Amino acid sequence: MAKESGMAGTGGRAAGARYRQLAADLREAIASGAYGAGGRLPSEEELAQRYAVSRGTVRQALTVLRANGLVTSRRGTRRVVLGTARTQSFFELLSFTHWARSIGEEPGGRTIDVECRPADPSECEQLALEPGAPIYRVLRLRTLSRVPTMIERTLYPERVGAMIAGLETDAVSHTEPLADLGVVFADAEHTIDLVHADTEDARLLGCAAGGPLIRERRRVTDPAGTPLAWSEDRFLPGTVAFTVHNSVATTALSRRRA
Amino acid sequence: MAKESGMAGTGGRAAGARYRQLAADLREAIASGAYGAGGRLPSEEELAQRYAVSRGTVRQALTVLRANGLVTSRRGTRRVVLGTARTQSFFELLSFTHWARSIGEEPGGRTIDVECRPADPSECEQLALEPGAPIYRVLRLRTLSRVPTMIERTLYPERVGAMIAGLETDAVSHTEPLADLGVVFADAEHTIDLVHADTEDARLLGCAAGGPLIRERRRVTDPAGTPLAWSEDRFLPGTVAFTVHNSVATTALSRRRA
DNA sequence: TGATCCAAGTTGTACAGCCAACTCCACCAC
DNA sequence: GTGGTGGAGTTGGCTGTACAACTTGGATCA
Repeated sequence: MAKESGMAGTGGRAAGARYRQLAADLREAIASGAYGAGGRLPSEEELAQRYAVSRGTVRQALTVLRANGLVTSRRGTRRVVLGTARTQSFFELLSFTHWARSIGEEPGGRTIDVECRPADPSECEQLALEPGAPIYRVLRLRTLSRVPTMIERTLYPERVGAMIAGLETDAVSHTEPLADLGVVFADAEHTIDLVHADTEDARLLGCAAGGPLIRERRRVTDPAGTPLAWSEDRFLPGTVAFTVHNSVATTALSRRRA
Repeated sequence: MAKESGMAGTGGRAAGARYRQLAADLREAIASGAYGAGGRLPSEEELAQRYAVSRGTVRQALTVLRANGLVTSRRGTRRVVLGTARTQSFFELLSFTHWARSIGEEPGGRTIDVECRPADPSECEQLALEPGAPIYRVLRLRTLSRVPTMIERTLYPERVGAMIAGLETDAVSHTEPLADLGVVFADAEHTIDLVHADTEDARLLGCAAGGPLIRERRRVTDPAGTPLAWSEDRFLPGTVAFTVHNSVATTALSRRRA
């Protein structure tokens, strides 16, 4: 169970790196209440022995848990369990479909419009394209258990958009097929604020024009930093909330003047 | 410049750890455009030599930049500059005052009400107190350049609240004095959604009752995981937006059913 | 010309060790 | 009892080494 040292290419495909397996293991243990709420984790040394890895690997795993807000970490004392936090995967944030399923709702999607046209200057900047490059624009109405919940307007560069255009018009998920086709999502930047419904929003969501909506804009890139999509979602009030964990060690959240 | 190995307690107080200094250095270099937008960073080895540190330390610094969404990072190729993102400090997220100044506005605050009373059950849970423990509740109206912008309702456990109660009633910042008194903020969990103004909100902010507001609730803890404050801020529409960076490596953001 | 292959370069993962800084508790002196 | 001291235990920070996995571009070959 702990023979080869620098492996990862042998057979254990699933979770890949040891520290990820360890992190997953610890996450599960915490979620199951093995250490109790507010309880203390074993020392790094002890974990290293128990899992037959080096202390460095243990620390790597714990860094992940720390970033997710599961445990504290301060010099001189053992780590304390902060919460049994629901760690949502990166993927669940990109895919409305995936998210809906994870909370036990039935996702739905109706594609209202797909167009391919030259990008305007601001769109070029968002997707890092040269002026006039073609883009695909997709407009969809998303539902949770048949109830209209969100309007999704997404821009894709041609390379990605062409794949989307090839999907059936009533496909529930657009993100999953892309992943299957080899598109790798790596980073995203989300901006959350409040807007008022325009007439199109109002018509599709069945709310009053001018009524408040929660807006989430996001820019998704691949591992090389190339933009893959620029999306704007508008949720009806009361359907969604966003939670961010944040610490002195890693600050992922920032606040801006609107 | 690279003599002592395990130092940190000698003289270089300011930034503390070497990897933090390095991270700050690189962040500044990126912000100044030294590597260009979309440019490539020097290799880890080269940075290690240039700064006279080990590769491990360089990697630690780069991990910080990666979590902040400043650079990509993939096996086989050099890191690419993603954006010159202004990384806001953790502190700027906790302190309205600090934030206002960082965006060049004049922060203002008027304390409307301070009370000390036994906590109700839900409050006890948020602050991890035993039933009936005393808490301080502070209600404040915050302004940006004299314009009402946000309503802040904060609960403090007795230990912290007592310090707040000792401040002058017209103090602009409450967070900064606490830091000066030795209170250390380490982690925060923020939840962002949309609410409708109640009559108190409407009266203080000068908006219509029932009008939409952006709500940010946050729970702040110290390094040991002890809750220090539970706060609910309600912003007028159009005054603020929240941005989160998020990657497959570290997922700090999650989405919930409201 | 065009596809294939290889080698250099680069990051990811893991190991081992060392010391500093800090927390916490038991013990002791007063 | 009270306060201080010291030491064991624990995490933070840094160095060094080794190899695996991957990207990229140039050389080679059909």
